[in-house]
Amino acid sequence: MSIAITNAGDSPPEKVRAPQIRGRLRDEVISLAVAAARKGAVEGLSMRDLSRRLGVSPAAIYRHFEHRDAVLKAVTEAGFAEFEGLLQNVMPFTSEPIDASDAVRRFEGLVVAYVRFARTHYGLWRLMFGPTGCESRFRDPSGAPTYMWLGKSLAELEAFGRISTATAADQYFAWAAVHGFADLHSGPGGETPLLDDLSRQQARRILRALGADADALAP
Amino acid sequence: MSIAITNAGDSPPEKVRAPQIRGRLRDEVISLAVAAARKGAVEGLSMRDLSRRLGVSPAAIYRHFEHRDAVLKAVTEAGFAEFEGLLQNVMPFTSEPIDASDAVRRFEGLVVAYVRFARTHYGLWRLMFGPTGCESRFRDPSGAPTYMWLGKSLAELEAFGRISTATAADQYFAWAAVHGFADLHSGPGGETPLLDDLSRQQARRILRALGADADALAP
DNA sequence: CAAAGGGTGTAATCACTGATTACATATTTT
DNA sequence: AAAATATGTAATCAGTGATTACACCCTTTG
Repeated sequence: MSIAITNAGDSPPEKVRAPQIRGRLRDEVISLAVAAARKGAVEGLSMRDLSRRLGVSPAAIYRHFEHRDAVLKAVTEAGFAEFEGLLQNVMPFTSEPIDASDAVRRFEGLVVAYVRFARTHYGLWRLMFGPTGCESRFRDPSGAPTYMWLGKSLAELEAFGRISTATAADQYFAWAAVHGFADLHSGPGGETPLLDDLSRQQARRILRALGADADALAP
Repeated sequence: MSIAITNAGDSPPEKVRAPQIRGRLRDEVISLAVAAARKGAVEGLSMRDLSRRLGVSPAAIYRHFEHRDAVLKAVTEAGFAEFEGLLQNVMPFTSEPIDASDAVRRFEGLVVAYVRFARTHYGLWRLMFGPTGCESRFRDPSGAPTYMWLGKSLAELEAFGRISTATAADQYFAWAAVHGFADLHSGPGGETPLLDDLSRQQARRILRALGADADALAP
């Protein structure tokens, strides 16, 4: 004779759920979604898959996000935060460049970082610069970290006399040239050896378009 | 008294189906899918929606396409064919450029056409240059019409002495700069007035990077 | 401390999608 | 004319985004 106690060592392994904490699941969802977007395309990222991997019911996520697009938006923001951190690492706004060639190296570093990011965090990057990601692209490109950092770098280079022009249009030209290079090398199957070197070459050609002396750019 | 003949003027308007012709539905599917991709993103393009609009059962399409990706692949190819036609219109391979400034205009025309295409056929363009579209991007960029036409144009410009270098790397640089500019202006919400003028400016900056004299480029 | 209240998670359900199967019809080939 | 193949259908499957009514937990308040 056994008194039936509900769920007393029965079939399901008595999943021990973590205590309810405000925003806990929300953070977990974003973290997991970002990790997924890092690896591959975000198209196949499903709410149900997220819920399964987090050991939670499908509807639970909807307590923290209105719809799937809201998750993607959060992922996009996380991606931009990370991206900005990378660029800031190349150009910390506290330190001034030591000399002209240092300024050139910083510019090259920005390009290398941009391309690397697009290359290794494809889904994330695509989300960030997709139609809904950085929605104010041309109308307010200042929203994009790259645009801002490229502007700083170009201003430095102009101050050092390495380039002859650094208008907003020039800045946008540089951004487009970097962005396109990154896009063409992004995604799976773009394993190019010496990609960093190619990125630096792209950077030097950009500077040439802005009046840099070809000889002065050679390392 | 009326003898019940199956479907004699009854509820459904007695849909008159076109006769079975080999590949007819296939062409209709591609045509409709291309039209859809022209307007907006292709993510929301569903097989069932296609079948409904074509007045056909969902399974019918699977007689002509193995899966959804096969439809997208066909759409991609159609997009490339159309794109190549546009570029060829700018640079018909029969006619030689008249003079140096004509060669410059042709280069500008290529850039304008590229950006316009990305701008007005967003879903299609995205499919073409997405991860699965032009899959051999860097490894064999010759597959991309732009790359080829840009190469021709740069060779012309070098022959006329307007630029000083036109190596494969220069060609790739130009492609990246055009592509990135197009990408930043693509999609909904990029309604920029005078976009063609901006495209031409981008083109001139690209030529400057390849050694063109700044003064000689001014119209 | 106990009750109220809102934040958090669940089960059930809906409409939709991509894809497959067995079957029926039309067209072409033999 | 008969066989073979191409084309289309109905029924069905598993998977998805989203909503609803309900149960629970934690915090705040009286």
